[in-house]
Amino acid sequence: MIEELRQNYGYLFEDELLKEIEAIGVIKELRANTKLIEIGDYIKYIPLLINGAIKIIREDDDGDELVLYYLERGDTCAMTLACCMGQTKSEIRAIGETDVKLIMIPVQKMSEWLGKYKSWQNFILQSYHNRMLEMLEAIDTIAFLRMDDRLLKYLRDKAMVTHDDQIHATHKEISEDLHTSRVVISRLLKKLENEGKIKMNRNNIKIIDL
Amino acid sequence: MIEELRQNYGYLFEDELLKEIEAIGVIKELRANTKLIEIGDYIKYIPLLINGAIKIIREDDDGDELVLYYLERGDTCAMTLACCMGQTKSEIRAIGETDVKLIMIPVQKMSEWLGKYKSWQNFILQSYHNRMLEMLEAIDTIAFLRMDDRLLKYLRDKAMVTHDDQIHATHKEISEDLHTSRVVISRLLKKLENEGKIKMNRNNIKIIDL
DNA sequence: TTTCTAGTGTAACAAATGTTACTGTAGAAG
DNA sequence: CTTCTACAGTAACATTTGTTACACTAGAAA
Repeated sequence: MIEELRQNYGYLFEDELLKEIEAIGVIKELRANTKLIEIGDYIKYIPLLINGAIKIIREDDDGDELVLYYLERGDTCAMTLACCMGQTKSEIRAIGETDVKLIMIPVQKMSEWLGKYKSWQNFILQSYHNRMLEMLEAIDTIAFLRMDDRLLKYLRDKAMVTHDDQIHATHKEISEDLHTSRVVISRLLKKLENEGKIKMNRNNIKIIDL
Repeated sequence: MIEELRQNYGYLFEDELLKEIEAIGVIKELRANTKLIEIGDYIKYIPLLINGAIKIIREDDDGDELVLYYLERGDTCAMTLACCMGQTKSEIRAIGETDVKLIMIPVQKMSEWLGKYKSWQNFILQSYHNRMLEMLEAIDTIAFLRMDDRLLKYLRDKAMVTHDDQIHATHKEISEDLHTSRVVISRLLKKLENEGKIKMNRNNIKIIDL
């Protein structure tokens, strides 16, 4: 795992810390659309992303969902950090958007390293900061944008993290991620197609205007 | 300032840290409805709340606003932490909801103390965690609730942080905090009054059903 | 091939929210 | 006192979003 680790985190962490991670961390592979964390889970490992993208989802009491943001390589999950800090349950669901490769670090190491490695401390604080900004962006999106713009942003974000301008998803799936109904998505997608911003096929949407 | 400091943070911080705070921190008083932080500000001080409540507001490019959450005594502003970490500008506006008393800590101390005091480290991480949860709650509110429930929640939250079941605000002000129009708020308030949940007078709303 | 199912298109309608316009009124200012 | 202004009430209408119902189609399954 040493090359992958150094490739993604080498510029962040000092040598000693990299060695510790290498010694203690466990590589985990996650297939696209499989669950990494469920709401209510207790967290035992902190994930460091090496490859792929993870979708972070919030759910309300009625089971209605909403995608908050994506994690990519070099990211970790601030929610997870928060949870293992406070010994609380996960407030979010994490699902592989693509196939994902990650290094799992046992939570005890988290606070141990905080005192021991300045670079780890910076990384953790920076992660919180980044996640905070993503949450703000999520709030901006749902508070200030209408559904057509939210949809377009969703498609672009998805294209970004999958490195593919073809979106492979049904209207139903999209509607669940955006917390609206299938009919609304079909309607707005058709509108976007008429505006020349996308091109549709069954189970496939191509973004023209990336 | 020593009593106020110990009263609010004594159980959190070790003695040495308390003494440092006392030596370095500056007491600041802020009148209700005055600005502490503006969007785009560079942050030089970290605020520790002693008394009162601060309203945290997000704004989009068109100047449309949205209240995210309130800070109360014992809280600090995680956005501020984030900003001084990354030397970036403030993403939010902070306004006194009530008269506020706070201790201002120069940002250099922030990272110095992180290495020096375990209790400070915990406090900072815990603050991030708490703010993260408040952001999640904000997202739940705007994503999953309709305006009437959002309004009721807004009134209750406001009553909570001001310790007053009488809300002194115009419909216009409320509509700006919730990012909607005055007419909508008037309409929904009237509905809430008819349902017996509030009692209205000019510039004054009394919550019956707290 | 035929049958079945998931995915999509679309109309018609309902509900929630936003907008405009106009009214009346309390309280400040003169 | 009268005048002015900010605040609130409400109607009428527009827009956005949500819901129900049904038709059509591609591709899998039999």
